[in-house]
Amino acid sequence: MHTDAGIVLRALADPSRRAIFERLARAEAPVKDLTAQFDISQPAVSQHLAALRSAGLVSERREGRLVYYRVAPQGLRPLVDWLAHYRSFWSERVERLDALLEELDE
Amino acid sequence: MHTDAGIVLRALADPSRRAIFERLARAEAPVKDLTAQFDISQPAVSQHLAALRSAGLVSERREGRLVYYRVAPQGLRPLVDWLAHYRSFWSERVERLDALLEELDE
DNA sequence: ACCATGTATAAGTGTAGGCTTATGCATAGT
DNA sequence: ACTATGCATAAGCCTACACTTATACATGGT
Repeated sequence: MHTDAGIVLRALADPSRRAIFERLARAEAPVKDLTAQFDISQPAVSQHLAALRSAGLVSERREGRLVYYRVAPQGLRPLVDWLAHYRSFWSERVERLDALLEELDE
Repeated sequence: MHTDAGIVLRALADPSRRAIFERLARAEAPVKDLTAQFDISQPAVSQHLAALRSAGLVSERREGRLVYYRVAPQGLRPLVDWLAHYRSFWSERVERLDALLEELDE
């Protein structure tokens, strides 16, 4: 099937981690920039990045002493797939709603 | 926006809660059925349902002593909207989900 | 070689939250 | 009226985890 959406959900559930992810979605950044931007310590940032990384949501690129992180767009796939799994359910609801509206027309 | 994506993400991050949500997505059910199905106590189920409810993900319907819960599909909208922000990564799939949810609103 | 800078990991702490049992409150059945 | 059933809340426990400080490891600059 598909990889577990739970891992992605759990990674994005934390506000700090989600904020970092959203920040990286705008542009890649080294850890020091993130540390300067958010009001948590550098180790906290690194720990969040490690969590995002093991969830497949970010990737890293080393350049000298700096480690640039950027979002890994395909990391959101399990979540989107999980949501798409309810497509049939939604369609059912829509169809039932359509049926109800047809009944009201008569 | 009534609820933001963080509340929805947090509600769905817990495995038990997500399992209950997925179970309710197949069909509505009273609390006693959920309690029988999952290996946690009845209060635990009620607490998860309360969390899902305050996240806008389920609604309840009372019938005698039974309280039937069912998913509130529009509760997923904040999450879909949040994902829609990454439309550049996910254009085709997210837009389909978006279109479905807009249908539901009408 | 030395020191500063950038990052990751280790170790410890405090708190949020998911679980339990106990209890109270409706409703249904007899 | 009494009892049983279904559910929600209260209170307490306990684990997970998001933080901290301390430290180790690279790399760059002088």
